[in-house]
Amino acid sequence: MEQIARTSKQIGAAIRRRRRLLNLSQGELGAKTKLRQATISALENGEPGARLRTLIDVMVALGLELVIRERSKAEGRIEDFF
Amino acid sequence: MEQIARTSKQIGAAIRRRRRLLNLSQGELGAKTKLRQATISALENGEPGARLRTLIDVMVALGLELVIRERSKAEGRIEDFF
DNA sequence: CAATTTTATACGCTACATCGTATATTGACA
DNA sequence: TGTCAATATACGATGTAGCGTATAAAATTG
Repeated sequence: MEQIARTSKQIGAAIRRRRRLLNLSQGELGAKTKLRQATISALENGEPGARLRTLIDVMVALGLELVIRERSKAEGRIEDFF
Repeated sequence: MEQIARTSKQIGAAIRRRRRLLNLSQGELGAKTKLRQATISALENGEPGARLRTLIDVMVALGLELVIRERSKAEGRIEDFF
């Protein structure tokens, strides 16, 4: 599944979804990444001050990757078609 | 163009490529985002400690978006086919 | 090559993520 | 509803991003 994430909240939501899909608790993910459970919690809740390193470490542990592309027009915004 | 970015260096490189495509200097991009030219420089050079907020602000200013997806197998790694 | 623009780096400062540890709150389920 | 697991939050400590400002180094262009 491909998640567009334009805000830190959307990034956090995508990570949480993936973690749950893998049946991991925040604590278990924290163990894999050497991050605290509290740090995982903050990231999933969309703290915009989180560090890139944190995001990347978590994504690696979850088998995720980032794609950077030109902002798509009208993605999920039906009004833009009119 | 779609850039896979698994490291902060790759993220930085994608941003730099896009900025140059738009014919912006780091200073001009900094003005748009209210970030210092030095901060843009650090981000483009792949500082892993950069904040999510910084990345997102820059991506918005450049008309970019993130996609989060399952790590693709064998992307650029021919050995994985054997 | 010289002049100019662009990018990288430095210093002291403030803000805040992350740490370890601990607890409070919430959620799931018998 | 009560118990246990999971998540959110708290505290003081430490590390470091980003700030303003300035300059050094590199790249561009005439």
